[in-house]
Amino acid sequence: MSDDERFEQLLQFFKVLGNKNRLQILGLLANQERNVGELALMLDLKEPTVSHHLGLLKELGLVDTRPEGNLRLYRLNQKALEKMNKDIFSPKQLAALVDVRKSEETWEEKVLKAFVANGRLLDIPARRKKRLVVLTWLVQQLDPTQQYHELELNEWLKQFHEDCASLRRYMVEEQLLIRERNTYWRPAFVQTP
Amino acid sequence: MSDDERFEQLLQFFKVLGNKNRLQILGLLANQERNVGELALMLDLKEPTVSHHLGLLKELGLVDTRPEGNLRLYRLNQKALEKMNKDIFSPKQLAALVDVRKSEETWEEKVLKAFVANGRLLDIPARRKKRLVVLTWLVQQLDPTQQYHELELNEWLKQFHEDCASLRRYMVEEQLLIRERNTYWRPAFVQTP
DNA sequence: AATCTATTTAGATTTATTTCTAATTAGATA
DNA sequence: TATCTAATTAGAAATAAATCTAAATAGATT
Repeated sequence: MSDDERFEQLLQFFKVLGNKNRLQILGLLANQERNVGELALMLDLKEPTVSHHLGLLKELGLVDTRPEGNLRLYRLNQKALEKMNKDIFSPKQLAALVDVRKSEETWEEKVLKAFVANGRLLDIPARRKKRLVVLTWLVQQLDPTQQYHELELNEWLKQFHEDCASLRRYMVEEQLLIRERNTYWRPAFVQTP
Repeated sequence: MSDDERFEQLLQFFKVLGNKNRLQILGLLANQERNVGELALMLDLKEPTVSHHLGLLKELGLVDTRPEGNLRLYRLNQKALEKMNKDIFSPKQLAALVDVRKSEETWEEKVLKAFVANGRLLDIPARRKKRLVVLTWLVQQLDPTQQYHELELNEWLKQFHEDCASLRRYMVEEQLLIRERNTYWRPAFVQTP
């Protein structure tokens, strides 16, 4: 079973049990088997509503049903409940539910998406961590073999944002760009933050 | 802690975890602590939404928060999670969550409520079990020391339902009423079903 | 076969939850 | 102190879930 499927299953489990009437149904069935009409009376609900709840519980395998005469008796599947309790829901399991690397990768993409539109910067991020993402994205579009005069660099930066001076200053500050007098260039190895 | 409180707590726990984004937050925090803005970017939600989710998780004690600079870092409270897992959610615990006797008592009341309005029967229940509840309720309104002639009994029953003949027949069938020739009376001890 | 009963399905309505925007607060920084 | 940032709160809008009525189904019983 993939992490994705496991996650969905766990989520569905909590969703199904996260309802007052369904939790009560489980409680009632833990004591003795019941038919739909009885449960409806006990919970003060109409039969179709109870039927709907039982359907969800049944999908998860938490209840079984057997026919008796004209009735359908529902009962708790204790085995399934114990299995659920055992299988899922340890901290390790929970941690495994999120593919962290994937999330880390897409985080930067989301920062970019949030601050870049049509190839231009909407804003210079105030938070350093986000700003670094944007600056890195910018600097990687410069030719690493070339040197740039300040005026030349400013023009190029204005493509992205009016405030080219801030951009330039930040880049130097973060050592994404090396400066000597009025000339700028990319360092040999850019460390991605 | 009362059963009622325990039930509510369990329900709330499932409710809170029964949401995709909250479950993902738990997963993310299981790996490392995060601030609200980061989580918002990762989950593609606005800060207030994440803040709301974190609030629910915090109420349950599943996450803690600590300030760092301008940020508030949230982290998973693994202890709390393990405790939850251990405490709640065994079949026995679940069974204890419903006060069965209370439910049994009110079941009859609910049957009556469903079939009686303004002291009259809306219908004679088709299901024997429900019918017994109604018949018992009726017969207990007869004077146990008196004998009734058939015509007299019919008149009395018509207060409750047009079809007095069926009512009378059912009562005799269930031995809630003794018949001899044209005379009826209540047995010495009425066994409640 | 025809009827009756309990249950389920379909679809509409009501209710609860999630999510957002706008405004506020609390804390850090200039 | 004034300003900035991140977070939270309030309240509205959007979305999801629960519940109901009416109709259909499947199984017993006559």
